[in-house]
Amino acid sequence: MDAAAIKQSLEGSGLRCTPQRYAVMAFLMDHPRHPTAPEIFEAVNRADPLCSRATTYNNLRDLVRAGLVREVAVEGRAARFDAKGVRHHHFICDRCGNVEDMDWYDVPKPASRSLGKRVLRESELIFRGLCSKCARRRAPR
Amino acid sequence: MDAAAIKQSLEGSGLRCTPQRYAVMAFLMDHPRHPTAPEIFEAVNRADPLCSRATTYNNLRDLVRAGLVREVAVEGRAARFDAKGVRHHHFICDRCGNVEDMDWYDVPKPASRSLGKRVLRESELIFRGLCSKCARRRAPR
DNA sequence: TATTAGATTAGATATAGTCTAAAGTAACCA
DNA sequence: TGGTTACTTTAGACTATATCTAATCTAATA
Repeated sequence: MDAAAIKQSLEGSGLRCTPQRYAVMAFLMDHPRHPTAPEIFEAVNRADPLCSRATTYNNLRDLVRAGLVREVAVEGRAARFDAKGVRHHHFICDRCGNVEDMDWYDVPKPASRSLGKRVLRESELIFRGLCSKCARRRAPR
Repeated sequence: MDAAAIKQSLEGSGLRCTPQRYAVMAFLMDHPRHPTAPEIFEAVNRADPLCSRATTYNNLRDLVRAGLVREVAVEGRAARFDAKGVRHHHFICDRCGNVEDMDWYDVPKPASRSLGKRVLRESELIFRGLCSKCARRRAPR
Protein backbone atom coordinates (compact mmCIF):
# COMPACT_ATOMS: atom_id res chain seq x y z
CA MET A 1 0.00 0.00 0.00
CA ASP A 2 1.41 3.36 -0.93
CA ALA A 3 1.70 6.53 1.04
CA ALA A 4 -1.41 8.14 -0.37
CA ALA A 5 -3.54 5.15 0.50
CA ILE A 6 -2.32 5.13 4.08
CA LYS A 7 -2.95 8.83 4.39
CA GLN A 8 -6.42 8.33 3.04
CA SER A 9 -7.29 5.52 5.38
CA LEU A 10 -6.09 7.52 8.36
CA GLU A 11 -8.05 10.58 7.42
CA GLY A 12 -11.05 8.53 6.48
CA SER A 13 -11.09 7.39 10.09
CA GLY A 14 -10.82 10.90 11.45
CA LEU A 15 -7.14 10.71 12.33
CA ARG A 16 -4.62 13.28 11.25
CA CYS A 17 -1.85 11.87 9.16
CA THR A 18 1.15 12.90 11.22
CA PRO A 19 4.60 11.60 10.31
CA GLN A 20 4.72 9.52 13.48
CA ARG A 21 1.31 7.99 13.02
CA TYR A 22 2.08 7.33 9.40
CA ALA A 23 5.28 5.57 10.39
CA VAL A 24 3.48 3.27 12.79
CA MET A 25 0.82 2.40 10.23
CA ALA A 26 3.35 1.86 7.46
CA PHE A 27 5.46 -0.37 9.66
CA LEU A 28 2.46 -2.51 10.50
CA MET A 29 1.54 -2.91 6.86
CA ASP A 30 5.09 -3.84 5.95
CA HIS A 31 5.39 -6.35 8.79
CA PRO A 32 2.28 -8.47 8.94
CA ARG A 33 3.93 -10.74 11.49
CA HIS A 34 2.15 -9.37 14.54
CA PRO A 35 5.01 -7.30 15.91
CA THR A 36 4.97 -6.41 19.58
CA ALA A 37 4.62 -2.84 20.77
CA PRO A 38 8.28 -2.68 21.83
CA GLU A 39 9.34 -3.94 18.39
CA ILE A 40 7.22 -1.33 16.70
CA PHE A 41 8.58 1.38 18.92
CA GLU A 42 12.13 0.26 18.35
CA ALA A 43 11.73 0.25 14.56
CA VAL A 44 9.90 3.55 14.35
CA ASN A 45 12.27 5.19 16.78
CA ARG A 46 15.30 3.92 14.90
CA ALA A 47 14.05 5.56 11.72
CA ASP A 48 13.06 8.72 13.56
CA PRO A 49 14.89 8.98 16.88
CA LEU A 50 12.73 11.86 17.96
CA CYS A 51 9.59 9.77 17.90
CA SER A 52 8.99 8.94 21.52
CA ARG A 53 7.63 5.86 23.17
CA ALA A 54 4.52 7.69 24.35
CA THR A 55 3.73 8.76 20.82
CA THR A 56 4.14 5.27 19.46
CA TYR A 57 1.87 3.80 22.11
CA ASN A 58 -0.67 6.61 21.72
CA ASN A 59 -0.79 6.02 18.01
CA LEU A 60 -1.21 2.30 18.40
CA ARG A 61 -4.15 2.97 20.69
CA ASP A 62 -5.64 5.46 18.26
CA LEU A 63 -5.26 3.07 15.34
CA VAL A 64 -6.95 0.28 17.24
CA ARG A 65 -9.78 2.58 18.29
CA ALA A 66 -10.22 3.72 14.73
CA GLY A 67 -10.49 0.10 13.63
CA LEU A 68 -7.48 0.19 11.32
CA VAL A 69 -5.38 -2.08 13.47
CA ARG A 70 -6.18 -5.12 15.54
CA GLU A 71 -4.62 -6.01 18.84
CA VAL A 72 -3.95 -9.72 18.73
CA ALA A 73 -5.08 -11.89 21.62
CA VAL A 74 -2.11 -13.90 22.78
CA GLU A 75 -0.74 -14.86 26.09
CA GLY A 76 2.62 -13.32 26.84
CA ARG A 77 3.31 -9.93 28.13
CA ALA A 78 3.95 -7.69 25.16
CA ALA A 79 0.96 -6.47 23.18
CA ARG A 80 0.96 -7.56 19.53
CA PHE A 81 -0.59 -5.71 16.64
CA ASP A 82 -1.78 -6.43 13.18
CA ALA A 83 -2.86 -4.03 10.45
CA LYS A 84 -6.32 -5.07 9.40
CA GLY A 85 -6.05 -6.49 5.95
CA VAL A 86 -7.17 -9.86 4.82
CA ARG A 87 -9.15 -11.61 7.56
CA HIS A 88 -7.34 -14.49 9.14
CA HIS A 89 -7.22 -16.74 12.17
CA HIS A 90 -4.15 -17.32 14.31
CA PHE A 91 -1.93 -20.25 15.10
CA ILE A 92 0.10 -19.97 18.31
CA CYS A 93 3.00 -22.32 18.80
CA ASP A 94 3.02 -24.07 22.19
CA ARG A 95 6.74 -24.20 22.12
CA CYS A 96 8.15 -21.00 20.67
CA GLY A 97 5.12 -18.74 21.09
CA ASN A 98 5.17 -17.50 17.52
CA VAL A 99 1.91 -16.30 16.08
CA GLU A 100 1.17 -17.20 12.49
CA ASP A 101 -1.72 -16.38 10.22
CA MET A 102 -4.11 -19.07 9.06
CA ASP A 103 -6.57 -18.90 6.21
CA TRP A 104 -9.85 -17.33 7.10
CA TYR A 105 -13.10 -19.22 7.11
CA ASP A 106 -16.39 -18.49 8.73
CA VAL A 107 -17.08 -20.06 12.05
CA PRO A 108 -20.48 -21.22 13.28
CA LYS A 109 -21.93 -18.70 15.71
CA PRO A 110 -22.92 -19.62 19.23
CA ALA A 111 -26.55 -20.42 19.92
CA SER A 112 -28.47 -17.26 20.66
CA ARG A 113 -29.45 -18.73 23.98
CA SER A 114 -25.85 -19.03 25.04
CA LEU A 115 -25.16 -15.54 23.72
CA GLY A 116 -27.78 -14.00 25.98
CA LYS A 117 -27.83 -10.22 25.91
CA ARG A 118 -24.33 -9.97 24.54
CA VAL A 119 -23.80 -8.25 21.22
CA LEU A 120 -21.54 -10.30 18.97
CA ARG A 121 -19.26 -8.39 16.64
CA GLU A 122 -16.87 -11.06 15.43
CA SER A 123 -15.52 -14.53 16.07
CA GLU A 124 -11.92 -15.53 15.59
CA LEU A 125 -10.15 -18.82 15.99
CA ILE A 126 -6.97 -19.56 17.84
CA PHE A 127 -5.25 -22.76 16.91
CA ARG A 128 -2.61 -24.18 19.18
CA GLY A 129 0.04 -26.79 18.64
CA LEU A 130 3.50 -26.83 17.13
CA CYS A 131 4.55 -24.58 14.28
CA SER A 132 6.30 -26.30 11.41
CA LYS A 133 9.74 -25.38 12.68
CA CYS A 134 9.11 -26.74 16.18
CA ALA A 135 7.29 -29.82 14.85
CA ARG A 136 10.38 -30.67 12.85
CA ARG A 137 12.59 -30.36 15.93
CA ARG A 138 10.28 -32.42 18.09
CA ALA A 139 9.92 -35.43 15.85
CA PRO A 140 13.00 -35.41 13.71
CA ARG A 141 12.81 -37.98 11.00
CA MET B 1 -13.56 -29.82 44.44
CA ASP B 2 -12.24 -30.84 47.80
CA ALA B 3 -8.75 -30.80 49.17
CA ALA B 4 -8.04 -34.45 48.52
CA ALA B 5 -9.03 -34.17 44.90
CA ILE B 6 -6.74 -31.19 44.36
CA LYS B 7 -3.90 -33.00 46.06
CA GLN B 8 -4.53 -35.99 43.87
CA SER B 9 -4.59 -34.05 40.65
CA LEU B 10 -1.34 -32.29 41.54
CA GLU B 11 0.43 -35.50 42.40
CA GLY B 12 -1.03 -37.27 39.44
CA SER B 13 0.76 -34.69 37.34
CA GLY B 14 4.04 -35.18 39.13
CA LEU B 15 3.83 -32.02 41.22
CA ARG B 16 4.32 -32.00 44.95
CA CYS B 17 1.35 -30.70 46.82
CA THR B 18 2.92 -27.83 48.73
CA PRO B 19 0.70 -25.44 50.69
CA GLN B 20 1.55 -22.62 48.27
CA ARG B 21 0.85 -24.64 45.14
CA TYR B 22 -2.33 -25.95 46.67
CA ALA B 23 -3.44 -22.41 47.45
CA VAL B 24 -2.94 -21.28 43.86
CA MET B 25 -4.84 -24.26 42.48
CA ALA B 26 -7.66 -23.92 44.99
CA PHE B 27 -8.02 -20.23 44.23
CA LEU B 28 -8.27 -20.93 40.51
CA MET B 29 -10.95 -23.55 41.04
CA ASP B 30 -12.92 -21.23 43.29
CA HIS B 31 -12.66 -18.30 40.90
CA PRO B 32 -13.38 -19.49 37.38
CA ARG B 33 -13.41 -15.89 36.15
CA HIS B 34 -9.98 -15.90 34.56
CA PRO B 35 -8.18 -13.97 37.28
CA THR B 36 -4.97 -12.20 36.37
CA ALA B 37 -1.63 -13.24 37.84
CA PRO B 38 -1.50 -10.15 40.07
CA GLU B 39 -5.00 -10.91 41.36
CA ILE B 40 -4.03 -14.47 42.13
CA PHE B 41 -0.88 -13.35 43.87
CA GLU B 42 -2.73 -10.77 45.88
CA ALA B 43 -5.36 -13.26 47.07
CA VAL B 44 -2.92 -16.03 47.87
CA ASN B 45 -0.56 -13.64 49.59
CA ARG B 46 -3.36 -12.13 51.65
CA ALA B 47 -4.27 -15.55 53.01
CA ASP B 48 -0.62 -16.47 53.54
CA PRO B 49 1.55 -13.37 53.69
CA LEU B 50 4.70 -15.43 53.53
CA CYS B 51 3.87 -16.77 50.09
CA SER B 52 6.01 -14.70 47.77
CA ARG B 53 5.40 -13.37 44.31
CA ALA B 54 8.06 -15.60 42.79
CA THR B 55 6.44 -18.68 44.29
CA THR B 56 3.04 -17.74 42.97
CA TYR B 57 4.38 -17.15 39.48
CA ASN B 58 6.50 -20.31 39.58
CA ASN B 59 3.49 -22.32 40.58
CA LEU B 60 1.32 -20.83 37.88
CA ARG B 61 3.98 -21.80 35.35
CA ASP B 62 4.22 -25.32 36.77
CA LEU B 63 0.46 -25.77 36.71
CA VAL B 64 0.26 -24.65 33.10
CA ARG B 65 3.12 -26.95 32.13
CA ALA B 66 1.44 -29.84 33.90
CA GLY B 67 -1.72 -29.15 31.93
CA LEU B 68 -3.90 -28.46 34.96
CA VAL B 69 -4.32 -24.79 34.20
CA ARG B 70 -4.73 -22.86 30.99
CA GLU B 71 -3.31 -19.44 30.26
CA VAL B 72 -6.02 -17.51 28.50
CA ALA B 73 -5.19 -15.64 25.30
CA VAL B 74 -6.36 -12.07 25.70
CA GLU B 75 -4.98 -8.74 24.79
CA GLY B 76 -4.07 -6.65 27.79
CA ARG B 77 -0.97 -6.87 29.77
CA ALA B 78 -1.68 -9.10 32.74
CA ALA B 79 -1.68 -12.84 32.16
CA ARG B 80 -5.00 -14.53 32.92
CA PHE B 81 -5.48 -18.09 34.08
CA ASP B 82 -8.19 -20.66 34.15
CA ALA B 83 -8.29 -24.02 35.92
CA LYS B 84 -9.05 -26.60 33.28
CA GLY B 85 -12.52 -27.86 33.89
CA VAL B 86 -15.36 -27.92 31.43
CA ARG B 87 -14.16 -26.91 27.97
CA HIS B 88 -15.35 -23.52 26.88
CA HIS B 89 -14.75 -20.70 24.46
CA HIS B 90 -14.25 -17.07 25.47
CA PHE B 91 -16.12 -13.85 24.94
CA ILE B 92 -14.07 -10.68 25.34
CA CYS B 93 -15.90 -7.40 25.79
CA ASP B 94 -14.71 -4.62 23.47
CA ARG B 95 -15.60 -2.06 26.06
CA CYS B 96 -14.72 -3.34 29.52
CA GLY B 97 -12.30 -6.11 28.57
CA ASN B 98 -13.97 -8.73 30.72
CA VAL B 99 -13.53 -12.32 29.67
CA GLU B 100 -16.54 -14.58 29.96
CA ASP B 101 -17.01 -18.27 29.27
CA MET B 102 -19.15 -19.45 26.40
CA ASP B 103 -20.55 -22.91 25.83
CA TRP B 104 -18.16 -25.27 24.15
CA TYR B 105 -18.78 -26.68 20.73
CA ASP B 106 -16.47 -28.25 18.23
CA VAL B 107 -15.06 -26.05 15.56
CA PRO B 108 -14.29 -27.11 11.99
CA LYS B 109 -10.56 -27.69 11.59
CA PRO B 110 -8.51 -25.86 9.01
CA ALA B 111 -7.85 -27.56 5.71
CA SER B 112 -4.80 -29.75 5.96
CA ARG B 113 -3.25 -27.80 3.11
CA SER B 114 -3.44 -24.59 5.08
CA LEU B 115 -2.13 -26.40 8.16
CA GLY B 116 1.03 -27.50 6.37
CA LYS B 117 3.54 -29.17 8.64
CA ARG B 118 2.07 -27.72 11.77
CA VAL B 119 0.78 -30.06 14.43
CA LEU B 120 -2.65 -29.01 15.66
CA ARG B 121 -3.46 -29.66 19.29
CA GLU B 122 -6.60 -27.66 19.84
CA SER B 123 -8.78 -24.90 18.46
CA GLU B 124 -10.52 -22.33 20.56
CA LEU B 125 -12.84 -19.50 19.69
CA ILE B 126 -12.70 -15.93 20.79
CA PHE B 127 -15.88 -13.97 20.42
CA ARG B 128 -15.78 -10.21 20.57
CA GLY B 129 -18.47 -7.65 21.08
CA LEU B 130 -20.25 -6.15 24.06
CA CYS B 131 -20.95 -8.11 27.23
CA SER B 132 -24.49 -7.92 28.52
CA LYS B 133 -23.66 -5.19 31.01
CA CYS B 134 -22.00 -2.96 28.43
CA ALA B 135 -24.65 -3.69 25.81
CA ARG B 136 -27.26 -2.41 28.24
CA ARG B 137 -25.33 0.78 28.82
CA ARG B 138 -24.78 1.36 25.14
CA ALA B 139 -28.34 0.91 24.01
CA PRO B 140 -30.41 1.67 27.08
CA ARG B 141 -34.07 0.72 27.18
C1' DT C 1 -3.47 36.27 12.59
C1' DA C 2 -5.55 34.38 16.78
C1' DT C 3 -7.73 30.64 18.70
C1' DT C 4 -8.20 26.10 19.66
C1' DA C 5 -8.01 21.21 19.49
C1' DG C 6 -4.99 17.72 18.64
C1' DA C 7 -0.12 15.69 18.79
C1' DT C 8 4.43 15.13 20.30
C1' DT C 9 8.30 15.05 23.52
C1' DA C 10 11.43 13.54 27.47
C1' DG C 11 11.36 11.69 31.37
C1' DA C 12 9.09 10.09 35.59
C1' DT C 13 6.17 6.69 37.27
C1' DA C 14 3.42 2.51 37.55
C1' DT C 15 2.66 -2.23 36.69
C1' DA C 16 3.91 -6.96 35.48
C1' DG C 17 7.08 -10.48 35.45
C1' DT C 18 11.74 -12.73 36.16
C1' DC C 19 16.01 -13.72 38.43
C1' DT C 20 19.23 -14.66 42.27
C1' DA C 21 21.25 -16.58 46.19
C1' DA C 22 20.30 -18.45 50.43
C1' DA C 23 17.60 -21.30 53.18
C1' DG C 24 14.03 -24.72 53.91
C1' DT C 25 11.62 -29.20 53.02
C1' DA C 26 10.53 -33.66 51.32
C1' DA C 27 11.82 -38.06 49.06
C1' DC C 28 14.86 -41.65 48.95
C1' DC C 29 18.28 -44.77 49.94
C1' DA C 30 22.17 -46.94 52.41
C1' DT D 1 18.28 -43.22 61.44
C1' DG D 2 21.26 -40.14 58.88
C1' DG D 3 22.97 -38.45 54.58
C1' DT D 4 22.19 -37.13 49.97
C1' DT D 5 19.71 -35.08 46.59
C1' DA D 6 16.22 -32.79 44.15
C1' DC D 7 12.70 -29.73 44.67
C1' DT D 8 10.64 -25.58 46.71
C1' DT D 9 10.25 -21.22 48.90
C1' DT D 10 11.68 -16.60 50.17
C1' DA D 11 12.87 -11.49 49.95
C1' DG D 12 14.25 -8.38 47.29
C1' DA D 13 16.75 -6.77 43.25
C1' DC D 14 16.17 -6.34 38.60
C1' DT D 15 14.08 -6.11 33.82
C1' DA D 16 10.46 -5.29 30.69
C1' DT D 17 6.29 -3.16 29.39
C1' DA D 18 3.07 0.46 29.56
C1' DT D 19 1.13 4.87 31.07
C1' DC D 20 1.20 9.51 32.82
C1' DT D 21 2.62 14.43 33.10
C1' DA D 22 3.58 18.98 31.87
C1' DA D 23 5.55 21.62 28.51
C1' DT D 24 5.80 22.47 23.83
C1' DC D 25 4.63 22.14 19.08
C1' DT D 26 1.48 21.87 14.89
C1' DA D 27 -2.36 22.22 12.13
C1' DA D 28 -7.12 23.51 11.13
C1' DT D 29 -10.04 27.13 11.00
C1' DA D 30 -12.42 31.31 12.09
